[in-house]
Amino acid sequence: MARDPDPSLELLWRHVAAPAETPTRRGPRQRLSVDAVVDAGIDLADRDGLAALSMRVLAKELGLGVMSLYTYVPSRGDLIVLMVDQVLARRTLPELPEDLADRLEMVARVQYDDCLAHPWILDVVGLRAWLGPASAERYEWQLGAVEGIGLDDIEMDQTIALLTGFAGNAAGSAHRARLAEREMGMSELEWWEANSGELGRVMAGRDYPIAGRVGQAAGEAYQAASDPARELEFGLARIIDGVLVHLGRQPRRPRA
Amino acid sequence: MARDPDPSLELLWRHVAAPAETPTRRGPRQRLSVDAVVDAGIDLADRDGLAALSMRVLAKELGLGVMSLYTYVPSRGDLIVLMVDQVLARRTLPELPEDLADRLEMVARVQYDDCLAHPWILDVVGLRAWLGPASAERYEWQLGAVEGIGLDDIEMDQTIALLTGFAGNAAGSAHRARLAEREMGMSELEWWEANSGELGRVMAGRDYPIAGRVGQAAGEAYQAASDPARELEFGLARIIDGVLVHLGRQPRRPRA
DNA sequence: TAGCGACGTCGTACGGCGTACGGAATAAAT
DNA sequence: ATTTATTCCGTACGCCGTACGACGTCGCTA
Repeated sequence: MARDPDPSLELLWRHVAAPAETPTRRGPRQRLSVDAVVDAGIDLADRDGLAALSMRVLAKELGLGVMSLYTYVPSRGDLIVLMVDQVLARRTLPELPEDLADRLEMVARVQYDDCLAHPWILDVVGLRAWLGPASAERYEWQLGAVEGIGLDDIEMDQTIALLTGFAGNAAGSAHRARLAEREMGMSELEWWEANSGELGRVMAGRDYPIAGRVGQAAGEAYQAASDPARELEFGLARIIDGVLVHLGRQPRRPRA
Repeated sequence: MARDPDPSLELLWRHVAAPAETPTRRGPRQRLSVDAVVDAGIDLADRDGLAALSMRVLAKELGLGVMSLYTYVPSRGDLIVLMVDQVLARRTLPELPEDLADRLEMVARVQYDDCLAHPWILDVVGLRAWLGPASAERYEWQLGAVEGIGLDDIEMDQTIALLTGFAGNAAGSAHRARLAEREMGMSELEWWEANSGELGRVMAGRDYPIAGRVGQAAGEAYQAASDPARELEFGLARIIDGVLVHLGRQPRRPRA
């Protein structure tokens, strides 16, 4: 019975249940802290993405031997879980507005901002990261935005999932657009130059009337680099209206 | 000027522009076909996930030497791109219904089904996979569902992105629930047994009133294993209503 | 105060990955 | 019959996460 508990649980909650722990430890003091390791991991992932976060480069970044990392963190996977909770913990959650639609909008915008600031979070969703203190607190905060408006418990959960899922998608889309723009100077443009002819040749005979027109419009709009943000506005407005209608309330309709 | 064209483009469109190619090739005939390799990759990824799709095991699966794979496919990344387009190509797209809401629903359900049948697709979105023939055809089909209803080009694109993005999220959620249930017999249940005490101890002092209640309700509902599907119904209804409202039409409201 | 034992540090090593390279076999073109 | 393009594939390189064990450093107990 009762096997060893998951070590990452204790690590996740290390800040809230810290006191009354074993007050003295024998060997040499740790040169760094778990937080320092996790923060360095976050910096690295922010800069170069999750794939570039290897134990070796992280150790070098910290001036540590590779295996020393494992005295702070049981594995790379656990480190990433800690990183997610740490990122969520950094944001002090704003107070929820009075108006319901404004509350829904705020939930989505907070999620969007966090996902855009740390796009690697999107590679990791659904990793039972909700067991950390910051995840729990945020989930509670999100549910507070839809509490007492006439939804049952399951609908509350699904509404939050709908909002945050959409915000994450929009952030991912914006992030990819940002990446593409950054590389546009060199490789992306060259790629088109080298392949547009081939693409036209290969698509000969086939035509995509609507996709061609829409793709061109979207391409022009996105090249202005300001429009992935409009994806957030558009989808968010539709979702909010849909929820309002579901509650029998008046949709927001006119915008600015 | 004009560097070598991307080889994966020719591979993606290999079926439509096949004739008039070099009619004879010198060396020994290939024992397999690109399609056989791609299909085997799809099977493998369906069974064990993208992470388990390594060139070595794929080669073993096909009775080939590892490096022989590279005569069919330039790299693992290109293989995955081909796999995505192949998966999309397998579905014959149904005819779109008359009613607008039904059309939107169908777009979402098709996306949901494909993503649930091949969950690894979700790890790959936004990989400029849309340059393949099946992706192009599907995009055209999706846009056809929102053509002529009063949206401008960019709104059309964003509506499709909203629908398919949500459907993908819902499919990922359902897939994770399915996985959890599959492992519930052994590891998941043991994990809770080993950690529930630790979790309670560590969360002492903190309480999450709404999250606790909702989490319990969701847990009970999801344990019935039939409810991740309701996430699709709920969010889809909200989005469709939101789009209808945006167009000045009457929302669907009552549902069966 | 001596020394035991726990703990932090880290070098080495193992099995896995994607794939660059080059050689042998094969079949069409000359 | 020779050349040439192509397939097949063994070997090898540089990555990856991490198991293991040696070694030094400290706190505790005797």
